[in-house]
Amino acid sequence: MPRESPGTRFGRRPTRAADGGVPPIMNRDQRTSARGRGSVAETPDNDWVARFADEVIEAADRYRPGKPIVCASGISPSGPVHLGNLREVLTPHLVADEIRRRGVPCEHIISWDDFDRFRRVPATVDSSWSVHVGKPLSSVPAPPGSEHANWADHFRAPLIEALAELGVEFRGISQTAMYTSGAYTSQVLLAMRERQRIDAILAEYRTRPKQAAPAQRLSADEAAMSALALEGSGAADEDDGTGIGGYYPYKPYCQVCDRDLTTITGYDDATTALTYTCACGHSATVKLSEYHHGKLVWKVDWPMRWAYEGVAFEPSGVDHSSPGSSFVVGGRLVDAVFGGTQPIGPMYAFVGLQGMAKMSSSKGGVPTPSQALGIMEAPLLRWLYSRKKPAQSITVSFGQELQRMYDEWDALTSRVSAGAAAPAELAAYGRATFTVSAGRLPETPVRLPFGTLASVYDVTTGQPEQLLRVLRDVAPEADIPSLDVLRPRLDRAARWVTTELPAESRTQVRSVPDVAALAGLDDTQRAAIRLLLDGLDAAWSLNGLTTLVYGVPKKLLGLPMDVKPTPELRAAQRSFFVLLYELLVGRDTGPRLPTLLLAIGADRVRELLTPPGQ
RNA sequence: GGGGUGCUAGCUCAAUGGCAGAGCAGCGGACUUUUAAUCCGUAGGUUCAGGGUUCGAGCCCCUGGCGCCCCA
Repeated sequence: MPRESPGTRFGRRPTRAADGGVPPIMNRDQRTSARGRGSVAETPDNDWVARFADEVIEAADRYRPGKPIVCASGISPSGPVHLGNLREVLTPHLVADEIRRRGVPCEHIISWDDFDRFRRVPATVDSSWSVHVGKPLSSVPAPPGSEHANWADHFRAPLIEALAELGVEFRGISQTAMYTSGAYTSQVLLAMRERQRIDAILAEYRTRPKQAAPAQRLSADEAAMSALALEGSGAADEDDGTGIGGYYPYKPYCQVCDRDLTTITGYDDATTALTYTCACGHSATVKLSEYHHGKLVWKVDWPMRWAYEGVAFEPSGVDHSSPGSSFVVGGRLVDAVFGGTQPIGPMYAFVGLQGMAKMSSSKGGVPTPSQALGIMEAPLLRWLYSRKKPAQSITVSFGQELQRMYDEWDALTSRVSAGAAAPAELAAYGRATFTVSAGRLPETPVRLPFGTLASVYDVTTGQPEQLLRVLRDVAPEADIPSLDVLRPRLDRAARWVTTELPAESRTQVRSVPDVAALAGLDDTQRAAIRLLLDGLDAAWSLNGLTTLVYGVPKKLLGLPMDVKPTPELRAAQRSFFVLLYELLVGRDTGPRLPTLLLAIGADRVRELLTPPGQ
């Protein structure tokens, strides 16, 4: 690692990514021996992830000794899986990774809730899709234009891709596959047999009469907000099985219309004969032991799966923190009905975007992990999640703050390399850059500051030869044989500039000279520009141009080139710069002039700065 | 109405009951340089309020205030 190389003219000195090796998180022995004098400073792995791993290992040891530990996520692919949902995946991922890091077998499963009902048609999709409301998500056609087989696939596929890039190892479990294959049949029958006990437990948390419409008194907006919030965390809305003909924790999809607008009118425990009627008019009696086209209601489904998979750790959104939530009720049911144990399940706070309080898939353009990875390197995105305890909210910025995020990240990397990082930082960094199963995540070999890349990309309008030339000039001590060593960060910066940076923040080099302004220049200004243009070729380097642009006003004032700046000189320099910015980019400020000039190119600079008739 | 969660420097946030800390912004300085670069230095605090437990409380308990979230 280069240590104290001199700073560059433009941008901080580039850093090379650390090469492979042991992740910078101490093992448990080191940690234990490092305690002393109550010092927090020497317990690097005692971050929130490690603490959960401690708890989970201990609990799993008690309840399922000898079996691999299971950490779980549940994702409902009912719409874009956004950065809030990503927490549902990354939280167990980080804990599972820590457990593996300690050599304890551990599996991270993601339950794809693709057998859930299709609730509503988003505004972005043709309203004709409303005929599918009530069907399993895996039976609904994908939105128009999609290459995917069905609705669930369409939203699941990009997430799977993003998770691969993020180094998240998991086993996906399609609930459609599980239910329709009959894998849960004995659990379904058990729940039906125990329906009265289940109903009684649910009733403890029901404060309203059974038939009360939950959203009755809310305004339309409130009702919509509430429904969307629930959907966002894959949560617990859904009716809990309460019906007119008695309580059943199971809901069949109709054989004819494929929707769940069904009502169970009779069930016989001995024969498992189940009779239902559907809103479509169909009515049938099926043998539940052989009928695999239906599912347990959510509040029963979830604890069933805890028991089935032996889940030891599964977080959930804060919407589960209330008394009657499915997490709380599930904890009762898993024990009372399914003979399992409730996993350790921290509530995680919402992920916010800039001013937005929280994300929901409702509003169009809620960023997904794929979109975030378009502008953030994978370790950086992981870091945003690893450095915050689940209860702390996360704010992801797609705006100017992103540059700062990158700068912080680079500064952290330098501190880690120098051995100067604080313990919590070190842990968050290690978890962001390395996983047991994926190893060290790919990093950009030569890291130039994100802001530098963005700004150079902006002024060169992304032309590869120009980019390479300018970036070499800008960071002469960095070895840049080709643009490839600057990737993937360069591509992230490019995408950020083109998709996120508002037009008024971009630098737009004038396409034609500002003739009127050029004609109106006074003699001093003309002389200054003359001096600049005359010296241009000889000074064509970052250093040379720097001396030149600062030197022109000195010359005009009759000062020697090595003069210490006086207030008068500074004012002259400043107004000279403003003049150049106006003529080159039509604003009074911009990227540092030497960089800007290099980016524009000498010929074009002459064209833009030469008064008419000269 | 019930529950959850948060309130710490101007801002964003750290701190496992043990000397309240970073980053950014600010201020001062350096680099032939007042830009959207970098480096060094520096200041900045009644930890929302009040009470309690403790040798010791930002942290634990109680009461209250304000914000956000969820449930009803």
